[in-house]
Amino acid sequence: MFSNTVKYAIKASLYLAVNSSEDNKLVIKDIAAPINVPQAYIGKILQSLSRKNLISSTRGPKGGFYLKEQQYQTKIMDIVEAVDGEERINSCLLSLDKCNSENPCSLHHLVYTEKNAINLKLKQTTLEDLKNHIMQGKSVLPL
Amino acid sequence: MFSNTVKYAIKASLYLAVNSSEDNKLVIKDIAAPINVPQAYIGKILQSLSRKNLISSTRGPKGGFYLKEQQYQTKIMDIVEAVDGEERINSCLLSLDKCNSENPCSLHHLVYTEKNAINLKLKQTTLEDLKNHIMQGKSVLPL
DNA sequence: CATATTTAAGATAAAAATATCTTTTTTATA
DNA sequence: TATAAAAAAGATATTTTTATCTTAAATATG
Repeated sequence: MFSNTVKYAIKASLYLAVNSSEDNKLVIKDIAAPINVPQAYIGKILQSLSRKNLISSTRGPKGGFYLKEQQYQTKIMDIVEAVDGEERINSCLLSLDKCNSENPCSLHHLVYTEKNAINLKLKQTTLEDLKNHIMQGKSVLPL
Repeated sequence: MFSNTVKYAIKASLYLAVNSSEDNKLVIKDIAAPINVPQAYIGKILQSLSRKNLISSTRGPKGGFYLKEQQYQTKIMDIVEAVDGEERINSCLLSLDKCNSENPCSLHHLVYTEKNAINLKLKQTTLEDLKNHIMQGKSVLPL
């Protein structure tokens, strides 16, 4: 469903949501280690999220990655689309070019209700929501 | 969600369900063209499905691929697991090693109901079911 | 039984995804 | 203002997935 890269991106963003702040920025290696993702690779991914303003970064001493207030409102789907592109998540199960309710592929009816439900949640759920969920002990930060 | 390979496998199996029979076997190129999949590649995939008894084949003149009666009862999930393996379809959204209701990853609660619903349908739906659906004009054979 | 047809199997190639390495730029602070 | 710390950018490498090519084995039929 998600590429490895997007999984890393979500883990890292969530890790920032829980552990960083404007005056407690995190350097790459302190993000990579706890979420168990190769350092150089997550660096690239964070760079690209930062360029798209989904997270923030500053260079130099005391620099690092962090979230600004407004970025806690980033939706999970924003991250997915920024990394994997819109096509991937919206493509039909069999990758039919034009699969929709009028011209449904053979698996369309098996999944479309659930797929829409999941997509809606990904569009509504923010990093803050997930952070709160974690703080309440209802889920664990992924390793 | 599915690898390209499994998409091809499902398309080809469905094509066989709709168009072949024990005395109307289809040769590789007559399967590859209509479902729009590279001939040599779908050949390999069909070989492997045949080894696992999900479809049938015979060599030589008048040979080809086809389904036996019982093979119309193949579940879509059987094909998925035969090609992609059980792990891939059952892995959690973030690929946490041990993600379950007791130790849920941060996205677990967003998707588990829907994911279970989809998985159940994939386990219950047979090639015959999908063939009937197509014959009734309710969905189209994927290209 | 020879031949043509067809899948099976094995080897190789190409493309995409994942990962790393090196150099450059920015910036805080001593 | 020199230095060290840190991300940014660019280049390269590795691995996995997807795809092709070649040879071998099986089988129907003249």
